[in-house]
Amino acid sequence: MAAYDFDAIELKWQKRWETDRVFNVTEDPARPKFYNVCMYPYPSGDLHMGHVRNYTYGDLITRYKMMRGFNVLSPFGWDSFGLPAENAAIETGIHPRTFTETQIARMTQQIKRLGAGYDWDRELAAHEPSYYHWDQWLFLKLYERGLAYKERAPVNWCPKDATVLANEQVVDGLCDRCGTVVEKRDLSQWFFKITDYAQRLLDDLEGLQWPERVVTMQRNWIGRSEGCQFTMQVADSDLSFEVYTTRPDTSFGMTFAVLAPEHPLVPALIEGQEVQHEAEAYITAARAATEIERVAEGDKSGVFTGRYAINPVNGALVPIYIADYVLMGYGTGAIMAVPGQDQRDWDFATKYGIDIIRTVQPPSDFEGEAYTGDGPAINSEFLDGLEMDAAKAKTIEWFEAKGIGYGTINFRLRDWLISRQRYWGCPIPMIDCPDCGLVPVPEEDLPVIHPDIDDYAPGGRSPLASSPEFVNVDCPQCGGPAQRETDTMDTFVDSSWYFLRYADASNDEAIFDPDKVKYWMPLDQYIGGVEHAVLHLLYARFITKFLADMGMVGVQEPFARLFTQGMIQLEGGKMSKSKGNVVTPDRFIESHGADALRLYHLFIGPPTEGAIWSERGVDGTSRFLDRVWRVATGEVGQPESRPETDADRGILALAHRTVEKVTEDIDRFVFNTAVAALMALSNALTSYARDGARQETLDEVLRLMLLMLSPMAPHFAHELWERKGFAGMLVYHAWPEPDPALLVEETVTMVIQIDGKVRDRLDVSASISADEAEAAALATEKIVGWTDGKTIRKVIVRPPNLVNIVVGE
RNA sequence: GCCGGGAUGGCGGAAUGGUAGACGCGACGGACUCAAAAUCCGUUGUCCGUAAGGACGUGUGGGUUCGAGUCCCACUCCCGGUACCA
Repeated sequence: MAAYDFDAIELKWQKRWETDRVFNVTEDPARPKFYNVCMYPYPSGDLHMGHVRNYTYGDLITRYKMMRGFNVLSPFGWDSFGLPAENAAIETGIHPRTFTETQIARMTQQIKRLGAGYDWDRELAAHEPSYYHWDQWLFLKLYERGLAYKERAPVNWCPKDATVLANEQVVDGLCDRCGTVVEKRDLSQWFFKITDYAQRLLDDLEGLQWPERVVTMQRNWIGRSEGCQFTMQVADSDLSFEVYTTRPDTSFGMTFAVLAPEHPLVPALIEGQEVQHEAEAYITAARAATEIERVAEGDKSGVFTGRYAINPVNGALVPIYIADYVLMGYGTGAIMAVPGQDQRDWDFATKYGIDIIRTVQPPSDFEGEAYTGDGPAINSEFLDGLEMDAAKAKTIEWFEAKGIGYGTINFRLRDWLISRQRYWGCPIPMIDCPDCGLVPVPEEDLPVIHPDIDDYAPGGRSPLASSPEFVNVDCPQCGGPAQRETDTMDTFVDSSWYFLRYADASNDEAIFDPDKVKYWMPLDQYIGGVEHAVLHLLYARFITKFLADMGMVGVQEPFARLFTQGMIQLEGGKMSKSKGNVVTPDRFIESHGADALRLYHLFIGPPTEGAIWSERGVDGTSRFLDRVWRVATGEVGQPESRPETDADRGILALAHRTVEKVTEDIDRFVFNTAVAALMALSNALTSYARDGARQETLDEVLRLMLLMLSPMAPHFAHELWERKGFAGMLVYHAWPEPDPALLVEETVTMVIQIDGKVRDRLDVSASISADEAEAAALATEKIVGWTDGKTIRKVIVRPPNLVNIVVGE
């Protein structure tokens, strides 16, 4: 049993904060604002420990920044469209809306029981018409500006279930429901033209206070490369194709060319060739594979088309292959292959017995296969002797002079495919008219309400297609019979702007009031899982830039400071509902209370790193709170009023050093060591109280302790604050400042090493000089013993911490 | 495969290139108790040694340095992402 009735105390303060509207805020130009958001969750039904970790960090920041004098906005919402609700509906027949709203109700209760402070007036949920109305509006704006377009693209298709599958539903190339081999089917689908923003998305990464690893991942994902595109003529025909290469300098080393299996030229190329059947079978197989399988090393495969292309730099004939390690989605879908300088090409050439010509001289100690580094060009006629960059430039010049190629910039980033052949998502507000073509739904007709249907399973067409009342409409342009778009939007569309809606969440006239958004944006802190490092964060940046271009948002970047937390693991696997290893917070709140649970989350390890959930961990933080409680409620020792002694000054100095340490740790987002420092203070305080505390000192140390605990274990801290009779409600109190005079340490332990090994220690004055330190170190009994009869070659002195005596041989 | 990250006692973890293992869990010993729980006190990296003390020790192999968990090179394994999980 805990030393205090956490259940009663926690409920009491949760109610108090709610009635006092402590976390409900409005724009206030007089105060500095702080906009703090945790990534909104998918309502999966139960809070898991990853959520608790997230909201514990978020709430710590909210409360800490409030104590620092900021007008803090901390809202909450739900990413409530998505696949799981639809799957549940297919399995159980429960409507996805009912299912989702039940889950939301359940999770809301759990979140409130954690005691995290949110402005619930701004709560939003993506599946509500009041929200997805503006998804549709956003789509129309993108369409108006030519940033939404329709094009054919493949989807995963299970022929047995006659349904479209998400990548997640394809396991080892098989349908995860029935085990049938999954195929690809081409469907006409909507894309957002994020590639128009590629350069800006890359450039604006500079200057963000983001973890370096996330910036690197985004930079690599956008994948800007400078290279050269040129035309390759197919021998004995008038066919030709374009290739893109980042290494035009290696053109003389081209010994084959490769087309992606989906390349439009392929059918014409293999038509009538001996290999036609083999090639067609290969193409079918390649289309069935996932991209990851296709580009994986080790089993590169392809087929020779029987045709040759002409290498424009030297007129050599090179065989044309079809191989699935070349992707249609990148560059031109065709490459010149230079096995001497590219490992993938090397692997392929080795497997198929193709010539390898080195065109860059590797260093003499090079032992690898393909050499991708810099060096003088060889076997390359007019390039010979040039270093890589010069050779690149000269080749591009040569291509441009001949009019067969040009220098160009390429991005790895592809346009964002937003069409989903699913029920539980936002309807795309477009109408297909046989006379007028694609016609947008007029803004005044929004929202296009999501219809109720009976069969949620995506069959040969999108589920929404099964509702004739939904599909059949009058064309807004000509009034004739027309049909609605039946695909829904990727849920990443919902999550790419929700943080803007929080600023004006109940606006039913517009997506938001730009003035309110301009007050709150950008987010001063965004906290979420590291698994969102690329997709969500990139899409949100894109949409923010788009709305900024419309003049509706005042910033180019939505998330000024980002924190990505590591994932909580449970014996070797990520916690997720699908893996059935979710640990909910409920039983820990029942047995130890929300504060002890929150504190354990802060203590479990560095926030950036993953952590393994330990069943007993909460015991430790719970015992810590108990100890503080006992001291604060006078159960330890008999404090009295008396003159100040060294012991009193000692504990007070420790408290101030702890304030300094905890403040630093919070500012650099490292909470485990902050909690450890508070535990150390509590241990010292307990001994101090037992050995006879001075009342005034004890109260002051406790006061500082409660202030520091306030953002971490808020109910506990508030209750003791009130019981001790300290003034006001703790949440409104200012964060403590350490007294510099109390931070100075007078003596330190100096380490004495011989050849880098610790041989003795000495307590010295913190202001000891180098000469004094050296003399003192050489004079200790142990050191005299170690150095006796040896030559001292050198002494490294770093006063007051260390002396290293180099003896050697 | 590619991109990003990680590896330190029995366990979670701490450590501006300068005392490896803070803080906590667990375990062991003790106090209190009829007993147990709770609480409190102590011990706790490994090996040798009665002790004093010593040797070894941060995934593996090299390197830089007076000094490396920390920096560099090459690996191994684990985790996240890989564009329709969110």
